[in-house]
Amino acid sequence: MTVTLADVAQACGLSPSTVSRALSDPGRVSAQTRDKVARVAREMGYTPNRVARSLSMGRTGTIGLIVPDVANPFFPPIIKAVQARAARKDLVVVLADTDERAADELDRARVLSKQVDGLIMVSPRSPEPRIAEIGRLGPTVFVNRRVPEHPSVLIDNADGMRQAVEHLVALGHRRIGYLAGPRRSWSNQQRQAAITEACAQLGAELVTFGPFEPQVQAGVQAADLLQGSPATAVIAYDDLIALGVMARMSERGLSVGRDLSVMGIDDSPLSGMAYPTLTSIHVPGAEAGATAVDLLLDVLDGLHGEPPPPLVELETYLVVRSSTGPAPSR
Amino acid sequence: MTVTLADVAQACGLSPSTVSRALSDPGRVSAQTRDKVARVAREMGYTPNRVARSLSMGRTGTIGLIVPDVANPFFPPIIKAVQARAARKDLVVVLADTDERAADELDRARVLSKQVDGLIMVSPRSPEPRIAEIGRLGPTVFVNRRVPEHPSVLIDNADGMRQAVEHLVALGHRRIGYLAGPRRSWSNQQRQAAITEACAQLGAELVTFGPFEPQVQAGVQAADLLQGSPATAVIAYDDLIALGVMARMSERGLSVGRDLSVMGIDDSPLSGMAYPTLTSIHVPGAEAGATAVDLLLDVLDGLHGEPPPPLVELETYLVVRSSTGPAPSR
DNA sequence: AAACCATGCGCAACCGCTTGCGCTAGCGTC
DNA sequence: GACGCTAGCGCAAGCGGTTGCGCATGGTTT
Repeated sequence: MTVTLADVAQACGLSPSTVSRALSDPGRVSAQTRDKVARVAREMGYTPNRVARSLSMGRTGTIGLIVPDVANPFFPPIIKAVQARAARKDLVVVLADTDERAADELDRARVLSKQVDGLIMVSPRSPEPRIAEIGRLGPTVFVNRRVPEHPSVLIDNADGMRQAVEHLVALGHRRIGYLAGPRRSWSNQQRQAAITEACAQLGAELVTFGPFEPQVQAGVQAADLLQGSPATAVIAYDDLIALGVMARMSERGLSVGRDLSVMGIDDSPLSGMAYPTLTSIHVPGAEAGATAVDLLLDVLDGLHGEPPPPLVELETYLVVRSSTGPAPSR
Repeated sequence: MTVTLADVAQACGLSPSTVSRALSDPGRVSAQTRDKVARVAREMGYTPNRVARSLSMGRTGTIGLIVPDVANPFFPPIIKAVQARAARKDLVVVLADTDERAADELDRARVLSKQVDGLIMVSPRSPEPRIAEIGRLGPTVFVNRRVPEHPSVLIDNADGMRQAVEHLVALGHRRIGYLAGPRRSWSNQQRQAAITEACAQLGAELVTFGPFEPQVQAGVQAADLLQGSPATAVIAYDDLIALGVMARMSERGLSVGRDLSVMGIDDSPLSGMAYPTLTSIHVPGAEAGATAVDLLLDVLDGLHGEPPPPLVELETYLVVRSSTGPAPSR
């Protein structure tokens, strides 16, 4: 049915080994042989069996990608980027979604690790020890989480956060709310810390709420919590929560951008679609994804000289839209 | 380094074949043997090498999933569902994103087909002949496209469309606009046809615009086209376009739901997040994904009796929110 | 007690490709 | 003309499982 290397070899009157070399390592055979093999292979419609190749080479040409929630708009750009970058390097990517269940991360990683060359863990929620265990499963790069001894691509939230607070303070806001994300989330910790520091430096008072799940519904809930608060502006852990807040405010007849300034984080495609458009802190998800692939490949290729695990930090910056405005003069 | 079947066998004083059977086909060995093997395997931390198994069994335990654009909110739910369903069946899924480039579909399918047991093609944009070729690559189920001789899960747009038009007509709209999607899109053709028929039956006049790419930006553009039109309500090919229209209208100071009624299709999570919330036609993406996996598995398991290729149609229905309202009395 | 059968396991081939090593033929060198 | 080297191939051993078939063993039949 399917034509194998041996078939081609026989048709050429050569040994399988020679055909194999002719196809993969052309330098090692004569020009004639190479051409002949190439021609015959094409004519016969030969396509190498990747599985067999994997078995004998110990490389699958596959990388695993594990994300918490494909439906969260922050991740698709990352997934897309990883996929695109991988495709160009002739790799395919197998995807797993943990549905935000930290407990599933290790399981999925275990399963995948046996059929991939390396793993990319995006925004993992697992506690430290579990993360370490995942790291031991095989070459792994972490995105959005700092893991000692492992290459990771991180988001430098500090800059964006500072810009955000500066922006709000400039608009006259003095009491700022932060709608925290999941407690286990590394980036939530980073963001909260950065924002706390920025507020302190810039003389704004910070009130935090939460934690909230990164979902619109949580934002709706948050909006109501905000009721009694003196905060005139809020920064949400992510765009989804921010959108929920906005939706709820509008529903209650309040004007976002006037009565309350709302800011998201991620600058997901949603930001521009909302009304009012959402001021947000841009997080370079796509770059992060592409970078992760590059790092992983570095590790895979240079399994030799173990350079110190690279750590790439990507910058964030503020994108001002219309959900933030001057503080209401009380 | 890594413990193999042979290692376990040796440790047990058994042959690899027996160990293999003990692990996979417990009925064929004695109870003691089975237990002993299980114990030793666990102690030694044995994990079967999926690649090796694939080679000898001819099954990879992997399915391929090809979508046009991960970043389009219509697809993530499908991806998620496929992934989840597959995971439960002990399958992993490899994902490819064609970036809406029809030409890439065949290429990606070719690559994937060699390392998966079957393929799921979601909303493929390729022309007929290419589609057929993809189908020949191996077991394939199509989602959102009818392909003769192949199992497919389709969206029955007619129902939802009719409900949509009924809704608008009931609100007093008599001139309805349709913002068409990509010409190559099978679902666009279906939708346009269904809506045309519904309008004819219900006595509304239909004006179509487009085609538009399924992106917010296209909706913005569409909104401007709508300017001179007599349409008092529009149905967009998908939520993204609808959102673009809404955003642009708001920007121009018009009130969506009063000055113009806007309706999307897909009922993506976005619909509820927008302001005003978007009336949309619910398309069961998640079910479609799960169903696709089931169909694929049917095909894979029962490669024997070739039953007629199953074709399942999923229903759509209207979800009324606040972007549609009474026709303005001119 | 002989013929018989089920049960439990091992042998060895095989899945399709890669690769270390050895062999041969043809060339240049002294 | 003998010797050594290199380029070009083939042999065969894996990679780590699965599986058809045959071989004992012990227990049932008659």
